[in-house]
Amino acid sequence: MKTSAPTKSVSSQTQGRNNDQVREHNLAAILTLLSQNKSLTRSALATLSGMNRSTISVLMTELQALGLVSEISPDETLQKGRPSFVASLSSEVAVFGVNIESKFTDVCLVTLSGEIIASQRISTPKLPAPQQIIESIAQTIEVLLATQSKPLRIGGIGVAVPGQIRLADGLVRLAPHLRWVEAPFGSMLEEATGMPVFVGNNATLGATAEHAFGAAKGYSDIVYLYSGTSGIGGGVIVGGELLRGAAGYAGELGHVVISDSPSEDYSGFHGTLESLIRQEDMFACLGLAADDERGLETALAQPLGIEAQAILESQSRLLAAAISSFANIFNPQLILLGGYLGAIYAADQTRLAQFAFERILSAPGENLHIRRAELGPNQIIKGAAGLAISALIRAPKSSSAIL
Amino acid sequence: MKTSAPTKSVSSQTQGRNNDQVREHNLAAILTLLSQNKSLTRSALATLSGMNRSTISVLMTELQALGLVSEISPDETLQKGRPSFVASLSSEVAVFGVNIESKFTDVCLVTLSGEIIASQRISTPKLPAPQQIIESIAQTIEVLLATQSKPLRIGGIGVAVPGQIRLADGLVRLAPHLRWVEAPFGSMLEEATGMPVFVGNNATLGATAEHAFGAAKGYSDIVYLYSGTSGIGGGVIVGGELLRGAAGYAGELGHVVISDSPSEDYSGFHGTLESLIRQEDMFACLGLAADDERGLETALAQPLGIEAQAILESQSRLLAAAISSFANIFNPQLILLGGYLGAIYAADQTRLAQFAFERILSAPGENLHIRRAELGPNQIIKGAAGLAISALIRAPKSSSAIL
DNA sequence: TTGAATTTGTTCTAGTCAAGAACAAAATAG
DNA sequence: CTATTTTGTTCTTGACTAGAACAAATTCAA
Repeated sequence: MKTSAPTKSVSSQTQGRNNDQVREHNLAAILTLLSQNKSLTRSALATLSGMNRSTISVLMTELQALGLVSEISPDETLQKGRPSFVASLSSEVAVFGVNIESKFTDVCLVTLSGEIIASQRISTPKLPAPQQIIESIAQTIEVLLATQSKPLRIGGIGVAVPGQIRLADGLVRLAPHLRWVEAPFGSMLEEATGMPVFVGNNATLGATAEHAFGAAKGYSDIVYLYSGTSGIGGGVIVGGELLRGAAGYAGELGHVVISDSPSEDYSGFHGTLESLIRQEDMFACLGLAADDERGLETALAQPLGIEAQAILESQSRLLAAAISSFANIFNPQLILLGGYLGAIYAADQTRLAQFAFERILSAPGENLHIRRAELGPNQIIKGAAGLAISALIRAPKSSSAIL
Repeated sequence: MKTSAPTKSVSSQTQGRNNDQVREHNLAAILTLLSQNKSLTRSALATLSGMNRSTISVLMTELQALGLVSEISPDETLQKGRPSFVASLSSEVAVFGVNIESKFTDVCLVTLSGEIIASQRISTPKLPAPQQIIESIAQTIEVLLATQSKPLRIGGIGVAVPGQIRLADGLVRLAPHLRWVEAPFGSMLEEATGMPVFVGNNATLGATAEHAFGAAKGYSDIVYLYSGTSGIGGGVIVGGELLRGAAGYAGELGHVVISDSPSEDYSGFHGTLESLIRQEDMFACLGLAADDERGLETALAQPLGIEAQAILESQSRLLAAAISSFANIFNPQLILLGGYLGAIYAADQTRLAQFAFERILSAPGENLHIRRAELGPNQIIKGAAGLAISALIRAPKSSSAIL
């Protein structure tokens, strides 16, 4: 255990606020509403935000001047009275989303609404070194930008890395599957591209993606659990915000102890969720390649053999134990299951829910829903892009898009 | 599982903000600084809050008019230059803290700084019914107010209940040790006393108490674990705010699954932390009464018998498993152990830390500290009072103290 | 003891912000 | 074509914070 004095953090609770921050907050409120709703009339924005018509007018003028919002006259009017302008996030601003895995790296160009408008995959047959993959990413970004028909302004780059990331500066502390240790990835990519870079853990970004664009849209408290080839991770949304913890390492939900079993996870810890639910067991039992997700879906949709049934039931019980714990800890509205855990849910929904609710207290259990994540393969990259998008949305005046 | 649509919550992220809220926020910032620091000069307030001297001047005038702050001229001046006024929270405003247990209920008068200035215990040989204990509390409040030498203005009543509490309205959903079910305690006490009432879970309030007044003062991310005669509970502070969850039931940290064991906790769940660390085992082994905390301290300070050693080691291992999980989930700066768990820590600190850090990832573990809670027996009641205090501090204009 | 330097409180002004009123614009309904 | 309804725009008002200028209260040095 450490002996030095713990680091205290001063909250913004004690910081003074002035008119500038009011304006910034109100601009962000409009942008947040637009990102949640695709397009809204001015009068709807006024109603939803609680602000006056005249204030909305001023704010919209400013957002249009910043190039973040575009307005059109409505095609059809269903009400009587003067028709209200329809506003939506500008399609001329975009961000890059990057997802780094051991065998490939995806780079996508994503609009502020979360739509992928261009995409390219960098294959890495050997494990990529940070400097090497950064050069490839920078090149790919150039290519993607050059092949766009209309000029785009870029808000930044969001990157998903399978490891422990210090959010403050995008330092990759440890990424076991990439064999990266203490790689200052964020600052390196920032230097290589000149764009603001935001780095996060891949499973955590799955959670923010589902929250921003997927099954958890509009919810304030969710727990997201994900299993992929690199183990089990997750992310938690608390009061609408990602649970970050002291330095951004929170959300390692695969490394919770749920059993006395001596079996070890990829970090060498025994009895954890990740040590016990090993998706490769099921893939092997069904005779599938380790990353054949489609094959898994079709195989699980059909009647299972005895061995596969046993694995499924065992894993349902284990997953249920973790779900129970997280329900009691977080009192979420929604627990989302992604990757292989979503497949377990789809195949064994009733039993999984039954096992889970056996050990959830009545009060936190009463409005709790368990669902499968819905974003699929682009989930993580959308979450990564979301990092850059939300940075832009939260500080529209200070961080105006470059290019 | 439920079939109705999950409840979504709209965050204040999308709500417009105006000048009124700026003032309210800045007043709250000053009060928060004063509650963290007991007394501060005006110039220190300006530095810490980042606001201008002139703004501080206006704010202090308003806070004095509200009767929430008092200022004195400093006794000694160490600097050259005009001496700055020394401000502190007014001692003429107080709140009531109430802690309800099965055998007794404590009612305390607590200043805004968290000092207990008067206290009275209501004994309840039989389990108290809600209506009955409310009458006793109302009477005790009258008595405590009448016996004060100087007149006090009262900001509200904070109540700690050992059960699942809906924070929004203080509804006690279930309090097994009191045998209360769906008791609208908050609104009942509000009606009986005419004061604003805030109700919370007792273990959760232990966390907020340590955060506001105790070992976790100034930290932003902490996990608090507590064991008492009614089982194991806890509370989590995330980014300086209590983790509430969708309806306020978050923080049931005793009901996390850590083992395959069939032993059951007080809610009938098997394999949970509460089911496995039973403090009565140790009390019985040492020949102590179930609530003899002092006896436990002295007994644990001396060499233990073989059986007690075995219990201690077993419980250390189990507690360590939970600590590991919470460190990986929350990445806190501090994990605090209260009640019997604090005693385990004191008796077996080295081994406990060793067991715990075996299964904590390197990054979340590196600035993590494990400590014993320091507030002792008045912890919960201070947390309860803290509910009313923070309500007053956060909305100083709207909720001005009554009486 | 006196005056310079320093720090802080107070007052006044300037600039920004949101709300609301008044008015203009653009649709529907008859 | 006119009345009604709804929305956008403009102008005024009130509230807020920041900053400048000045006054007040201390220390330090001569």
